[in-house]
Amino acid sequence: METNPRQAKVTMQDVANHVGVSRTTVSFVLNGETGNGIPQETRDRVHRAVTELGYRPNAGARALASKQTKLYGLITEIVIAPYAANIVRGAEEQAAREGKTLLIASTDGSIDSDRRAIETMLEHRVEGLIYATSWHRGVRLPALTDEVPTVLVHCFDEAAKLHSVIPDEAQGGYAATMRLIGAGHDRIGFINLDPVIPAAIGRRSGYIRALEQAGIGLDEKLVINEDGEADQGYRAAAALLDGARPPTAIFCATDRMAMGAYDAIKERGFRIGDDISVVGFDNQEIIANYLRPSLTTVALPFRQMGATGVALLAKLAANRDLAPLQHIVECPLVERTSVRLPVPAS
Amino acid sequence: METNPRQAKVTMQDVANHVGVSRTTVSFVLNGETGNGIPQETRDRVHRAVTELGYRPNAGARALASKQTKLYGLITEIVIAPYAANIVRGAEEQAAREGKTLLIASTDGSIDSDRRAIETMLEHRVEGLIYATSWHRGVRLPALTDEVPTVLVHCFDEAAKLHSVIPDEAQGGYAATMRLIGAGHDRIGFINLDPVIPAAIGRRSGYIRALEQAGIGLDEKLVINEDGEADQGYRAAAALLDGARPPTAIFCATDRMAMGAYDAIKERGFRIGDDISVVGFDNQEIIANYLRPSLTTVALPFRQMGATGVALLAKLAANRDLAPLQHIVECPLVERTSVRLPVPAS
DNA sequence: GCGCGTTACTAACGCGCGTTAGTGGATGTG
DNA sequence: CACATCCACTAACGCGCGTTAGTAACGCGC
Repeated sequence: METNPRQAKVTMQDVANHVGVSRTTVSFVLNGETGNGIPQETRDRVHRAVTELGYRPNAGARALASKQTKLYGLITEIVIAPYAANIVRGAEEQAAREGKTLLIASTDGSIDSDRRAIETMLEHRVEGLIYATSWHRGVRLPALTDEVPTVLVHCFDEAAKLHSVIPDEAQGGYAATMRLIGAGHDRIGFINLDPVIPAAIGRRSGYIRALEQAGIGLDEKLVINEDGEADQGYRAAAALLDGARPPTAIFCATDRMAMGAYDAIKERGFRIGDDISVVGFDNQEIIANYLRPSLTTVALPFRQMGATGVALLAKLAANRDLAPLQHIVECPLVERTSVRLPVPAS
Repeated sequence: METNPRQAKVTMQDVANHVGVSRTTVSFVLNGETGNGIPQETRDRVHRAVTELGYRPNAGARALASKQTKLYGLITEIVIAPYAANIVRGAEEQAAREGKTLLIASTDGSIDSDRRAIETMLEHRVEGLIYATSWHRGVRLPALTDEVPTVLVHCFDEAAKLHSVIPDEAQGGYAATMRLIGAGHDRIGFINLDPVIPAAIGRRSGYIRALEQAGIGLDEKLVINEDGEADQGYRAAAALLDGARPPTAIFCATDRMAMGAYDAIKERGFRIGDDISVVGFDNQEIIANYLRPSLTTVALPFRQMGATGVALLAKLAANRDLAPLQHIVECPLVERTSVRLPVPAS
């Protein structure tokens, strides 16, 4: 359809001339809600001229005149932990639904980098800002952000002034543990993260709540804190299995640690999902799917969080004085094959 | 510093009033190359007013007046294969160096999605367009793209009209194979991808060239084509190891297949990097780093390709009639611990 | 013939900024 | 003292568009 060779920037005026009406009329046809008294025939002629000339509205000019850019800014560390990319996906989908465009920038997380990114966004007059991190933690943003509605995703404001969307770590830990209990386990090892970070705190509380609910006493010897990497999972699992009363199931707070745990379990001649059950956390497809056997794990709801963040922005724009809230999103259990079926009754 | 409570959009005129000069003067100070006859004292007063009022130039208005947006568009399937996110990083870094901002959009790869993304970019009057894919292949873009300089990254134009930046698969395959030969291996299994895709073709030709150069005959029984997933790597490795004259080293065309191969090797009681060497391809950190032992592999130079793509855009803008070229970027070998040291001499 | 309501448009302003063509005063030159 | 330079600025235009206020033509009832 478009027959516009190169760079000949067609303007609205060109369209108007081509049709033989005024620019205003063209503008009405293109944006108007059929409200203005323009007959269908004129509308058609305008539309025909638009495709014929390859006219494309100039977003900048339009923003200038209408005083709204329909732009949301998304700043993220995606580049460091690419697996959080689904935040971007969810955000884009929701933005598209609302007729907005996403302006994406990445940051390395440093204050300078954050500031530069935010500055760029503000120069482009975004109508809202989303700041997303690759791991759940507290952040403190440059004060620039009070110029525009802002939502934090997968992190929260240490000053508690900004809205945030975070995963329900406790419910995730609970779901993982319950899955193991449901399969008949009552000695469940837990390889957790550094106990001071939000993910570790939440997952642990879920673990404990599940045990309590099932009437199983908490045995601190079954809980080991590590930093999330595979070899630490290996070490911790080895320690658990070689201990006095080894567990029959292990809940790992990251899929990477589960990956290491797999090796320790296999080395000792146990079969995973049979002799010993494993549940991970994060649902890093690339690991969980391809581990042998595939890993039952808890997903961080990135896509959903991204979408929720954008949706929240719209609400904030409508009501800027909404008190800062923490929006909590459920972490679903993703069933694969590393947990044995319920025992038939012993 | 900024003391701008909320949404009070400060314009250049406000700054001018505050200083007691005309808006033109402010504009000169802010953009001028010290060329105009404005004394340092006035400049200082303007700058002071700028920070005092929290003035921030309006990118849209500036673009409208200056007729350049300083915007590059980047369209990618990042969301599907997040590990290619380094393309974004490289592109952003290069864009920053050139004083440009990246407008990023993701696509699901469908024509419709591509078209929408490109359309959005063009409405924002990007000065160049980068289209990046998560796996090396031929693509065909909507014809819209001749309105603006366009570069393909990690893919190439089936119509051969567009510039592209692609990895040197053959050199990567050669490097991997040479590494194994250098460690003393002369029976080297090769688990390749679907033989019709560019990655498979290139890596195979590199494999063969290395063998030839070392005077090792090609044994087609040692080459197996699979689809890249872990369990296929497992199956293929098992077949190789259980064959009549098993290899002592395996070159896997993806790290995921190497992951599966690890299991097959371990199951048979071999020690990786000792009895049997393995080299992967892709350098998916999350796998290569955490596999036990860590995986020596060939990296796809995403970051570099992203940067090269942006740099190319600048050249294209200066000279639109550059004949379409394929820019080939080297794939470096990333040394880890899955290849044994050279044998001391038998 | 007059007043009035529709219908189908258009003139003109302003969004925030870059930029060109000046302007008015101070300084130097013969 | 007339004249040319500089110096330090400013008025005014236009970028592409949304939008408000208006206009001109027509039909209709009385």
